[in-house]
Amino acid sequence: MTGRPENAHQARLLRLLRDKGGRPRAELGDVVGLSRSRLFVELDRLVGCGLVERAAPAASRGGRRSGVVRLSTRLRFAGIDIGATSIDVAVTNAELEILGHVSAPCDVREGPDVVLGRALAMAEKLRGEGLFDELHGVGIGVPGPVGFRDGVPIVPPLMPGWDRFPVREVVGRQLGCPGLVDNDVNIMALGELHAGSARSVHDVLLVKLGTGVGCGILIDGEIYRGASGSAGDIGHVRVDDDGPLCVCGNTGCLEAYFGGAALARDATAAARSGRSPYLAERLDQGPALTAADVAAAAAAGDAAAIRLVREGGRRVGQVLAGVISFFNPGLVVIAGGVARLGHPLLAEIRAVVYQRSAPLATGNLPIVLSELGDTAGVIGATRLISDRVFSAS
Amino acid sequence: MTGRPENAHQARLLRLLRDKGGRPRAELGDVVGLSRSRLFVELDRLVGCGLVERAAPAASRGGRRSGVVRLSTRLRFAGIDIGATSIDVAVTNAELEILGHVSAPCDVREGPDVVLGRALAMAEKLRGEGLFDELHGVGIGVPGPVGFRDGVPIVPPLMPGWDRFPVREVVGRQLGCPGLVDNDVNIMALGELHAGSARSVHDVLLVKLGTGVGCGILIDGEIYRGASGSAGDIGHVRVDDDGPLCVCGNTGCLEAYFGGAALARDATAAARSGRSPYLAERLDQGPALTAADVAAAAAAGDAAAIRLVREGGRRVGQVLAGVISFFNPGLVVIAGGVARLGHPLLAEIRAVVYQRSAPLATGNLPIVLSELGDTAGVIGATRLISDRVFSAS
DNA sequence: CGGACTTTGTCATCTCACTAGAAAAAGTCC
DNA sequence: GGACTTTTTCTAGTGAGATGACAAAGTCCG
Repeated sequence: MTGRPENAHQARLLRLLRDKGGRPRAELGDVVGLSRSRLFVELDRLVGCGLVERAAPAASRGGRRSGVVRLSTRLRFAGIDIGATSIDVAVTNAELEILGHVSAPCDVREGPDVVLGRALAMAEKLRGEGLFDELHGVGIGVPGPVGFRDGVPIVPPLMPGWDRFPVREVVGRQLGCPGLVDNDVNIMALGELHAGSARSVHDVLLVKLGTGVGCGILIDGEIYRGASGSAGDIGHVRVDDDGPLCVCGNTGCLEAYFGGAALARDATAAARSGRSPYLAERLDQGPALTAADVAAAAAAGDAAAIRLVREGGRRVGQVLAGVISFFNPGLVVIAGGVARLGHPLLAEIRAVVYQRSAPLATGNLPIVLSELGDTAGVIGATRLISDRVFSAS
Repeated sequence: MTGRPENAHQARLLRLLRDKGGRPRAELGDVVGLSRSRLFVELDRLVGCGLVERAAPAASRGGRRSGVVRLSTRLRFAGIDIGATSIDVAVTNAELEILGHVSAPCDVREGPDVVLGRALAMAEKLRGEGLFDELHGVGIGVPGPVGFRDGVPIVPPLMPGWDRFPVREVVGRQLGCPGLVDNDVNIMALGELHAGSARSVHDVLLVKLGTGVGCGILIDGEIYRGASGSAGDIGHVRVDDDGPLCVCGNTGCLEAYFGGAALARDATAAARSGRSPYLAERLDQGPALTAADVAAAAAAGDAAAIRLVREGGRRVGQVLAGVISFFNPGLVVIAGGVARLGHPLLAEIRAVVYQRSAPLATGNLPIVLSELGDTAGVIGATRLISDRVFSAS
């Protein structure tokens, strides 16, 4: 019935239709560099195997109206973003537009059986809503290093019990479609590439400031994973000789200074010690403090909160300055829960980076906040698997 | 007469013959995945245009002896490595084996006219020795950032007067062959990839500790240059909040602590202050102190020299630890003049990196010294241009 | 309404890269 | 000298892909 592209042309056509939407057939020829006759043959085959369908013809441009083709509206991709403290599951159409999205808090430390069970239950809920017309693939992000080829986490520090657990196999079998697993930071980067701040940029750095601190690397629009799949691990770069003890065992790591847990810890301390009346009031009102609270406090002029943002931004900036000098990206995107600190944080990061990085590397380097926020992960996950499904062989 | 490959098959064949040497024709088919008949057609064309020639047939393996083909022995490539304080020019055959090599001290700050004039005179000397049979290309390395597409240096800090000077055009026209210009660190990395420590490794970091400190990045065997061509600039990463003033205007840069100039400065200070009797004696004997002197002093047990090596290695290791966590290379090669400090330096770097980098990234990460030493640059330069010449279109 | 013009879709034909397989050539081994 | 192997050459066939003629379906204008 529905199949996979048979050759590179078909793969290119599918990705083009995914990224640019439905198109008149006659236009496509120029874009992919094929003659009409050949192009129509390939398109007919794609229609034949159910991946592409014909839509109502476009308005005339002075001659015969052109037949429009688009990706089949029945195609679906699923994205599962497993964070340290939450699960997001979404279903998209072939153009990776979200049709359904559910989110739930969940501690990844409960282990793969519990967490994946919950994620799959969320997916089944979406299936129950009739959203799984023809599921062609599922992308999965997990908060730790991944052996990409096998689709298994590899000694993930934040995920006890997940080491070498066959995530791809379990999820793929359960949903009955091909799957791919990658680090959550990498898929967020893909998400921003597909639909967010990083559209049409080649070399991108996505810096995630969340429970963990890490960074996704895109080179020529593709994830760079490094020799053993752990590339982008900047959370444990030293920012000071002495400093708080980190989960990794070293001291002075960026994550121990300014990860989500560190920020909550410092904010709570500021509230309790009386240095921050604003945060103290918040703390009394209810749940534990988060980055959003610190952001509100800073916006309200709370001195202690402003200082937290400043110092955190400075330390992130120090690490980024080195990374940017080394990698010379075309764009840096700041994402993750701590990025809710917003523009004050961004301003501090920019100041340090522009001062300390090589001038050539920062000459026209935008440093921006994530556009997609919480949906970057799931969108990126579907992009990951759709890149694979829409590729030849 | 002699031309360029017409298609991707021919390009692959040429690179294969370059990297693995001459081969029986029958063997080649399996390697490039072509049928015999097709392969022989392409080979005949390459022979026809003078790039490939037939050699004496190989010994029989139980049947008819196979005809051997190899790259034409008349083909030549030239490599020009312009360092901060020296020029190296070499000519190689098509397999990038050095046939002639001349080296001369030269201060790059004398400007492009003087320096390139000298380099071209050195090349003409090699031509005079009959080494330019059929020059097919010249690769050029310069000690600063390069706009690769245009072949011009771009605001190079160590090279006043070179900004946007048309190096590729001038050298290419003078030698009458295509040319390519790149950063000297990048071409050193290519050199180690081709014939040195980095053979058959995909993701490589070449760290050059010389007058400048920088690093060449190879991803899948190709140079990664970044969005604006300045990738790998780790010389100006901050290692301490305060520290010596650097040429870049900031303080605490790695290069200001442990570049060639810094090491000479510190060694001389140690000699003059009496902390190092060994270095003081050397200094009296003649020319200014270099890394080789410090290495000898350390080997002789001179405490001050050992301390210089230790502290330098520690600082390099600190920066590398961050870079390695981020980039997760499969190999790190230490090169440049300061690398003459040898294994004591290496030991210190390794200790810091293995302690501070992400365990997954260092799990099986070799950190080694350059195999090629002073010839890495010129070999890499010829590799750069031969990659271009041996590629289709 | 009907021609002039334009754009899209279809079809037959031609070229060329490439494979497969037969047959010839050049060896070795007994 | 024959049996067997390996390389080389040659021929025919397949399929991707381009090209260009022609039909189909529009618009525009008198």
